[in-house]
Amino acid sequence: MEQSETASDLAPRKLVRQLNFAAVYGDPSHLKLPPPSPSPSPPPPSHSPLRLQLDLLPPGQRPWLCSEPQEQQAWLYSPRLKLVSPVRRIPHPVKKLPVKVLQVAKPKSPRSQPQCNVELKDTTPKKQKQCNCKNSRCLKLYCECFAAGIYCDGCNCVNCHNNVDNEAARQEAVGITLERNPNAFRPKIASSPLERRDSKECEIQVIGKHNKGCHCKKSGCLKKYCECFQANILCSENCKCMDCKNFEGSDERRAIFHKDYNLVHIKQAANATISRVAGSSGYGTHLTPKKRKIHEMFPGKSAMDQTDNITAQYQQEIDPMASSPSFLSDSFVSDPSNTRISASSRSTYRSVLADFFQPQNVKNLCSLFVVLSQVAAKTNAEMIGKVDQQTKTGNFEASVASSSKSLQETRDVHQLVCDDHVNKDEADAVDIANYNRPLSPETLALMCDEQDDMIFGNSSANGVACNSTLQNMIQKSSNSDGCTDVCREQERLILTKFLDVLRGLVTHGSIKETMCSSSTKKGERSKKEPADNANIGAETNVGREKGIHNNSFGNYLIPSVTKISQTNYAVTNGHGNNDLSLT
DNA sequence: GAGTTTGAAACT
DNA sequence: CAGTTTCAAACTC
Repeated sequence: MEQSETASDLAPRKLVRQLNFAAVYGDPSHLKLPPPSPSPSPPPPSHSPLRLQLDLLPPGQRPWLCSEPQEQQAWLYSPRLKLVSPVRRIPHPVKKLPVKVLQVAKPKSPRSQPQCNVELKDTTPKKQKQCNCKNSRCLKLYCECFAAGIYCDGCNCVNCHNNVDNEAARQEAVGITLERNPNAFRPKIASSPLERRDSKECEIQVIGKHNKGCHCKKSGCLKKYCECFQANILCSENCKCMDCKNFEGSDERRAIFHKDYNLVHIKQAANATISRVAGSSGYGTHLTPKKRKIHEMFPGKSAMDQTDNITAQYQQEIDPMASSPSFLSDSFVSDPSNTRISASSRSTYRSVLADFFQPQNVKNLCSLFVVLSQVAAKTNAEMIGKVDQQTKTGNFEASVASSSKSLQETRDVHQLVCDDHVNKDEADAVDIANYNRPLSPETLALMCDEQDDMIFGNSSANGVACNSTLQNMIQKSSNSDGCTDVCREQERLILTKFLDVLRGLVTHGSIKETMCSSSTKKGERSKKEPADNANIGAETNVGREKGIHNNSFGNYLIPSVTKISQTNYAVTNGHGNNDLSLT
């Protein structure tokens, strides 16, 4: 492609381009001269990064830097006005950008993944980035510096004309670019000063949209190839992207933002157990991992596969209920296709229980189990005490003490499980090594499977080790006669209550699934409609219909610890009511 | 650091 | 306006 269009070739168009430029940046009457300085300021270094006071600019307007080295600072450049003087645009009468002094906007950000704490209101990098143009002479929009309206400064470009020495050619290039696209130098992102921070997700999101929209095909709009993603905005109706994952409620997008937010312990602790219970509850256990689906959708795309693998991995870690193939999302719905959100445009599954299970819920559940254990221990102790009141006082106390100790250990283990920041392996190690109280073979078998699933995966060697360890524990359990009855009762209560909780989850998921399915039949949502809305709406409706006043997992399914404690209090006060049905 | 992938920009 | 080519950043190895 011919890139060497000379300035002389462009000369006849100059006037038109200048007029275009003026049209782009407004009528000169909007401009005012800077305050007169007592003496002409020396020009800035010709290749120094120029700075703009963007708060003096109306939204949606991008200044063009002065092209004359003698014009210092970031005077707005306009071919029609440059002979007058360096000019500065007056503040917009209504809106004012919240940003302060920014370096001249560059559309591309550094190679860093977006982070929770990233300052997104200003989506531009704080440090000027050097371009590496080779063929464009830095006079086309390919060049980030040129596109940003700044001189190349310290760049690695070849045959650069985006400098003072080639000002004529540069101006011509500006004119050509503007002639082609009058908005070429305007911000691509029409960002508003508003931002939304999702406290739960530590996610900051600029409320804005790409003026032209992206046209991504392979990146899922979750890589910096995508200008929307790069600007930390959601894709909008302006976009013509394919397989977009950069929409509100996207699990993949959330995963990217939360890859450091490690909930893997919570997920893994509940994952194997609940999936097992689900499998025994009559629901199908056919699992269609999302990862596999993505692979099927992108055969032979190694880069995409890797990205999707990472994404799925992150998703599993942060959103167990929504993404875990062995968790509720697929196990609890009879037809996973019903959970497909806007199938034509978003080929991602979203669990009907997504965002339903929160860390606090797990903590509440753990607390509940601990209290139940205490209830069982005390109840059993009372029974023992009545039988052997006169002859086994010492043993009774020892038994209670032993139960208390084991309960405390249980509590510790559960706290480890519930702690978002604790190392999972440590928790599991504690779980095995310090679980001194005897366990029933059923529980141990359950744990063993959990260990297989959660820790060792499919490793046969490790699985053998696991089995060996747990067999020893089983042996220990069968040989132990210290607090067998107490432990059995603890297990019975905990598992019974856990089953109730899971049944509640199943019911909730089924209801939401039904609602989602019906809403899907009514009409497929538009591409950019947030996926969560339907679920939330369905959930709300369900809540009304079912008399559920709160869709919070903790309030809905898990009775409060206080309530359990009250029951516990009743038991310990001799009411003898061991019925802990709290539904 | 080289090679590949990607999508906007430029061109036809 | 659609299809193709060019380009440089983003990404992978």
